[in-house]
Amino acid sequence: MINSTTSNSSTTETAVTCTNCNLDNLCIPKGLPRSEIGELALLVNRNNIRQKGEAIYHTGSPFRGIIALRSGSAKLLSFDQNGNELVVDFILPGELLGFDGLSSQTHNCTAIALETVNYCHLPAYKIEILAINTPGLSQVLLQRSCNQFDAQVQKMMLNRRSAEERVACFILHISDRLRIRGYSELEFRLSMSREEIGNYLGIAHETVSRIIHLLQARKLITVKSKQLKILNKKELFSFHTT
Amino acid sequence: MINSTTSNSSTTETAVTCTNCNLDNLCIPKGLPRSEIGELALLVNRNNIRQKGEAIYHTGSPFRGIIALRSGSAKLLSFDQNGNELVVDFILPGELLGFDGLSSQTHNCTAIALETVNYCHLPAYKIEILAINTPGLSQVLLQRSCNQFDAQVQKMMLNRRSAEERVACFILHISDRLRIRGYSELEFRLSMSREEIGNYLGIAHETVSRIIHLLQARKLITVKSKQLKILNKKELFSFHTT
DNA sequence: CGTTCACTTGACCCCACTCAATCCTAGTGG
DNA sequence: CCACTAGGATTGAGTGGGGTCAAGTGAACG
Repeated sequence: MINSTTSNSSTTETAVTCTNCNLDNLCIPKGLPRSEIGELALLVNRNNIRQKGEAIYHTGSPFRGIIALRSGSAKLLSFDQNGNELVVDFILPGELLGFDGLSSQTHNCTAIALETVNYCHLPAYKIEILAINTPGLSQVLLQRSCNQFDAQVQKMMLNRRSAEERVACFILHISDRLRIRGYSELEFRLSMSREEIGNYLGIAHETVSRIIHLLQARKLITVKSKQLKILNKKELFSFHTT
Repeated sequence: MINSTTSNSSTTETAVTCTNCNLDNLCIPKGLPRSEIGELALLVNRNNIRQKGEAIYHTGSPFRGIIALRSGSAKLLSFDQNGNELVVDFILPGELLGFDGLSSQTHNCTAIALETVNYCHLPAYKIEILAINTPGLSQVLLQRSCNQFDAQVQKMMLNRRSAEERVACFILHISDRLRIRGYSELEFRLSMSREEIGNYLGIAHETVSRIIHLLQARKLITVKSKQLKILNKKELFSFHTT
C-alpha cells in the first residue's frame, strides 16, 4: 500500500494510465487539464524496472526523454575530470528526472537506482508531438524544470552552513518530500549510504556519522543503520533558523 | 562597439528587432527558425534601462517574464532566514534571467544591476501565446532552463575544490562566457566586488584577495582594481584538472 | 563461517574563517 | 586642485571546524 507499484504488469496493461495512477497529482500530469492527461497517457511507457545499482541512464548517452519514478529511489551523479563521483541529487517516488539531457540532447549526469525502481518514461520525440497538440504540457515541463532551479538555490544556501546544519536540513528535506508523497514523515528508510549523503552535502562520510551520532545524543532522532525516526522535529528544524 | 547597446532608442524604435540584433544568435531566438523569430520580435519589449545598484526584479514580486541582458551585467540574489545575501549567479550580456519566477509565478530571487544595464523583456502572458502559435519557442525556453541546470552541476563541482581552484575556475568561467559573446577573453573588467565573488564562491572576501594576490605572484594574471588580464591561461586552466 | 564493505570512532592537522589594522580609490565638497 | 571621507581591498595573526588517516566494529551475503 505504501508502495505505489501495484500489479497490472500482467494482462490488463492499459488499465493503468496517468488518469488513474495514484501519482497523477504529483507526476508529470500535475496541473494539466483532464483532457490533456488522456493524451499524455497514450504516449508514456510504463512499468520500466531497474534493480539496485543499475543505471537508468548514463552520462554521454543520448537524451531519451523525461522519467517519472513510481516507486523506489535513485541518485543523480556527475563526474569530474578525474572520474570522481558527485552526487547531484536524490530522486524519490513521484519525482521527475532526465532534465540534465534536454538542453544538449545528451545526458551529462548518470542516474542510478538506489533500490529497485519502477518508472514511467515519456520519450523525447513525443515531447515535441505533445508540444504541438498539447501546449499545456510544454508549460508544465518548463515549470518543473524551473522548479529544479529553485531547489538548487536551496542547495547553495546549505553550502554556507555548518556540517551539523547540513545534515539536519537534509533529514528534514527528505522527510518533507516523503510527506508530500503520502509516506510517513517521521519514520523512514534512508536508501542511500553515509558516503552518498556526505558526497551530496559536501562533507566527509565520517562527519556524517559523527553528526548523526550527535543528533541521537541530543534525542532529536534515532537511527538503526538505515532506518531513521525523527523524535523532535521542532528542535531539528531550529537549525533552519540558526 | 564592444557594447551591444547601440543607438536606436530614439526615433526608429522598430528598426531594432530580434532579427537584426547582434545578440540574435545568443539570446532567446537562438535555435529558432527565422520565421518564428519574427513573431517573437513583435512581443518583446526592448531598451529597458537600470542603473548600477537598481533592481530588475525583487524576491516576492510576481513573475513578469523572461529577461535578456543586452549590455551590462547583473547579480542574482537569494536571501536566507536572517536576510543574508546569497549570490546565486552573475549574468553577463546576452544571457537570460528570470527563470526563478517561472515555476511559482513569484520570483524567489532578486536581480540587481552591477552596472548600467539595457535589457529586453518577454512578458509572461506572451510566453503562453507563443507556446500556442510558436511551439518552437517553448522548446527553446525549456532548453535554456535546463541549461541552467547544467551550470548548477558545474557550480556544485566547484564546491568540492579548494579556495584557490574556485577563484581560478571563476576567472576562467567569466573569460569563457565573455569570449562566446565576442568580448576579449584575456582582458576584462570584473564588475562585481571581492565580497560578491566570495559570496558566490562560498569563501570569505579576504580569501579572494589573498588568492588573487597569489595568482599575480605566480604571473598567471595581473589585476588593477577591477581590471583583470590573464597572462597564462594554460596554467590557470591546470586547476581544472588538478 | 569467513570475507567484504559500510559504518563508527579517535587522533591529528591544515585550510580557510574571523577579527583587526591598514591601505587604496572613487566620490564629494570646499 | 586638493583635502576629506567612506567603503572596498589588502594584509596579518590567531583559531577552530571539519578533513584525512587509521583502527576498530558491525552487518550482510555467499
